[in-house]
Amino acid sequence: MSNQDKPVRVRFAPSPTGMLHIGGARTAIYNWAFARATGGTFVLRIEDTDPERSTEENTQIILRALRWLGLDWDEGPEVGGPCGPYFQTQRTETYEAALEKLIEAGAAYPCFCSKETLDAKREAAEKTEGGYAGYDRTCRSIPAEEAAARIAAGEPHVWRLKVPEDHGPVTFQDAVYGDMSFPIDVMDDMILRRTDGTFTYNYAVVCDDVNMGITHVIRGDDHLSNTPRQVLVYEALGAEVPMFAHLSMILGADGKKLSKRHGATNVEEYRDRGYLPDALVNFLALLGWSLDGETTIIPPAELCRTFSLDRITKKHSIFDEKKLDWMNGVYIREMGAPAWVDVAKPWLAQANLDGSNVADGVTVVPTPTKEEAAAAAAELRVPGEGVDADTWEACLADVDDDHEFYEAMYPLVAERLAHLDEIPAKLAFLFWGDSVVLDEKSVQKVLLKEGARADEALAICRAILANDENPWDAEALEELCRAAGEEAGLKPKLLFQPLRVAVCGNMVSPPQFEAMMLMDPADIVARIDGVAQKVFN
RNA sequence: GUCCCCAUAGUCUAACGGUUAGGACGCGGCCCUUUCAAGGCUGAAAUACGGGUUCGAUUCCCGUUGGGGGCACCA
Repeated sequence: MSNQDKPVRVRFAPSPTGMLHIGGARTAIYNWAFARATGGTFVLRIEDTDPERSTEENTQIILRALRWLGLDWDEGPEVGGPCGPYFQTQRTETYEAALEKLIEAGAAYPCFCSKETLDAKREAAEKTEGGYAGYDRTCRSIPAEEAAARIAAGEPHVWRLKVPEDHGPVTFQDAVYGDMSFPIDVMDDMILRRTDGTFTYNYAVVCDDVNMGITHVIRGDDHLSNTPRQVLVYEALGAEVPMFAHLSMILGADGKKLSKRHGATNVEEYRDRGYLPDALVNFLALLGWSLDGETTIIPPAELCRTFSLDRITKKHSIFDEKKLDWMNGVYIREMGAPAWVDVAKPWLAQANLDGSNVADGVTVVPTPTKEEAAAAAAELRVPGEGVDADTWEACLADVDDDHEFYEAMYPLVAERLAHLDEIPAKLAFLFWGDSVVLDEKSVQKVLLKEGARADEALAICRAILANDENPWDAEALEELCRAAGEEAGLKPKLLFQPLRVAVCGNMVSPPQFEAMMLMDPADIVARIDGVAQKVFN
């Protein structure tokens, strides 16, 4: 039975050297979705063989990011499985065993060339015409007895793969690139085991993939050129070569490799900025893959039904945050109030905190310039930061205790949010009590506008809102105000905008009457009075 | 240096020899509207270039240009 007839087994194999990067996340998503779509198995393997950079903490960060994205693995850390251990550092015996096999079969040989000689040879070769063509195979011709003696004498050596002399071009199948073929003469005898006894990556991955029964290797295309080298190892091991699928790179908006200066490059930063995991998964899935070229909203569950390797693109793609924002908004609008409150809890608590900490009475604050506003939006603000733990806990608890109250905020902002961290700025006014923070520009353009009669507008609305015989109902109050305004010869805009500024502090706000339903009527009247006095007296 | 890969609007993509080159984000306009959104309608916007093959090329071949990746006792 060939690999292609066997049940699918795929793996995601991150190195725990930092955060889970956007590119890594997409690789994980494709592996996961492919496993789910085919009823296969998704294996998570940690490639922690670089002691310099690999840490336990980083492993945890990556697992946490995968969990947040909703990518569950069938075998791997924490869940175990029949092919463990799932950490490369714990698998050295398997590499040893495989190397023994290769040595026995005459497919590997010891090399006594020092790193220094090799480096010198390479440097010299690079200066000549033709350049460096790989290891010159000096040690290949050392007779077995001599080699054994030198090893026994303790001479430092590495083990190299003996590329077969009569091998034709190295070929393999790639679901994205099709049939690949590489000339054999550019393949040098790669090192399998280093002088210090550790094993090289290109050797270790193949051992692992063979021993874990991986049928499809889905990974970044930075490995495309390494693949023939690895295929040689599969062949030497007598193992079946899996199907590959190499994924093109994800670049920043300027077409350059994604890096810090592009803003967020790792998954948890998107979480912290209020993106929903489903939206991020949907978005990343579409970077290099399409369902039919038409469908853009593909929730994870749908992805797990429809994902296929044959619709992966070869071309690199650019990460367009604008589109992510749009897509996140779509998911926010579709998720419904209860789920929204749960996921938005930290930001709702922050809105409460921000609103409650406002100065007493009516204050006027300068309108931020475009640049200031953009800078503020770009800055990552972690909810609860700089607040004492007890206060913060209380704010969070308030969201749980008063879930329905917070759910009522959902229709106010659901169609106005690109990401959840915009919540505090949009909803803090609900928590002002009888105080108001007036935006300076709004005061000028609405309350103090020539001929606007804003003072009259406020008086008219105040009378209606203060009259407790009127039903406390958004639509009813709005209609009463509208009628009264009409009678006074005030167009809706001239009537309602002053009220909006007085109650919400800004000429731009969520629907004001619906918002007022979440506030204390007495506070609203107090705000109107306060503003009227501050601005008109 | 060498091997390999890529190329449809600003961006993500569809079209696997025959379409008025389709969809989505973004951008413009109109409608809706007390703000901002959301929503509806609508507009501008692409086959990198040059050669072939073919009755016919986005599609196949070659070249040019422009991008990217690998070639380590890193992963």
